[in-house]
Amino acid sequence: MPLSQKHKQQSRANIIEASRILFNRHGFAGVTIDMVMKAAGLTRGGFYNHFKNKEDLYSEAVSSFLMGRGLKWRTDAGIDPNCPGPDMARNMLQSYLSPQHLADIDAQCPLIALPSDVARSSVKVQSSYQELLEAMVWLFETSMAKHGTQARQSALTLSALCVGGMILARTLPNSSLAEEIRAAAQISAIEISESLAE
Amino acid sequence: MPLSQKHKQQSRANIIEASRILFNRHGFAGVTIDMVMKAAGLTRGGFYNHFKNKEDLYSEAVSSFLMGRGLKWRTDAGIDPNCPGPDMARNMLQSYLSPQHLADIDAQCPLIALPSDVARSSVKVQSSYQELLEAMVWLFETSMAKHGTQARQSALTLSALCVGGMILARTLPNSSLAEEIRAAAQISAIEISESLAE
DNA sequence: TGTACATCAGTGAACGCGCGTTCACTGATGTAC
DNA sequence: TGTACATCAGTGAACGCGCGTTCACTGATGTAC
Repeated sequence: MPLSQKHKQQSRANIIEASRILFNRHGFAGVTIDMVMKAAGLTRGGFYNHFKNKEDLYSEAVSSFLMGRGLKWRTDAGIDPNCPGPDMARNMLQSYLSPQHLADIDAQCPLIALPSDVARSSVKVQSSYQELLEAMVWLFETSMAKHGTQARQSALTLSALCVGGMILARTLPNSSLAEEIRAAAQISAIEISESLAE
Repeated sequence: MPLSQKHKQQSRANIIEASRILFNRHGFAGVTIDMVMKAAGLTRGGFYNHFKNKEDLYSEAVSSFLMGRGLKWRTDAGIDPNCPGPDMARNMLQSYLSPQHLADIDAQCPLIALPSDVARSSVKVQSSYQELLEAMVWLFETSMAKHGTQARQSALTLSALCVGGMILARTLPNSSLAEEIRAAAQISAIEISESLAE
């Protein structure tokens, strides 16, 4: 085998991570293959050794968040699915709806950064997006004291509130309304979460 | 004056309405000037008699919703800002978070259809988007029995929940999770709204 | 009233640029013997 | 161990297409006299 298989995998991972950041910042149409490859320290042509096309990469970039940058977020926020409980939901809401998460566009959850693009993309991309959403709902759901329909309903509501609040805040940068809606969503989400813990 | 001023205004309105529908369906990058002008019954070149550029039109299209298709929604849903009250909030939530609104992509609220695009667009476009959001928050706020900080906070939360639930549902077409999250957001929003009416 | 003229909304060909994708080539590395 | 060879990740020029924008032109309508 020429060069090492490991080397190729490393290149692939570099491309995905570079593109994840760029897609977060500029959206699907705003990112070119050139930009991605340059950010990954490579040149244009090699792209197609790794991916079928641009949309294929997009799907990988969305998927990669769950076990990549997103895992770091969860760890930093003290979220451990092995020790579920009311504290876990609270930590999630503190972190997800924080001003830091809003400001950190490179590391932001793709659920916030990419919805319009994904809605008009392929089924494969939508599946990657759905994976992330399912993980979020599941984390909320397992964190609740009681399980069942009510827990599921609340987990879905908290997810919609988290993503909705952050999307609106992100869409209106430099606006006081943005900060107002982020803060309101956070306060209400924590209230909802605590009313369920009792 | 050659031709009539009224005729030109009619053309302009046709272009804006045609583009609003197309942008809702395909997003900013997915719509071409050709598509818009064809849909308005005109040809490419005339576009620049009416608008500075594509982004200028985009801003107009977002703005137009409030007093155009959005006004029809509000009327159909029985929402009259001159008669505020708890029923008004309930009607808004029934209508905004309905399966019909989710399915009717052409007439859908741009807050749902366009957030990622707008976040990466000009300040002018963001202002148009903000106008819509402010109208929504204001409608919720005036519908509440008591006014003040608490009402504001709840209005912001309901807005985030409405938009967030619908965006997530729209992003995952043909998925049972989409319907689940829309329904959960609707039920929770109505609960929140009613708990405030007491 | 009728005629010559001015205006400008609309037309459609053309321009120019950027981007996704292709392709012939390179050269570093591992394998065969 | 050393040498010839095969592989294929990566290179960068080139292709082709589409789209935003420009521009010279048309022709319908209103105005001047």
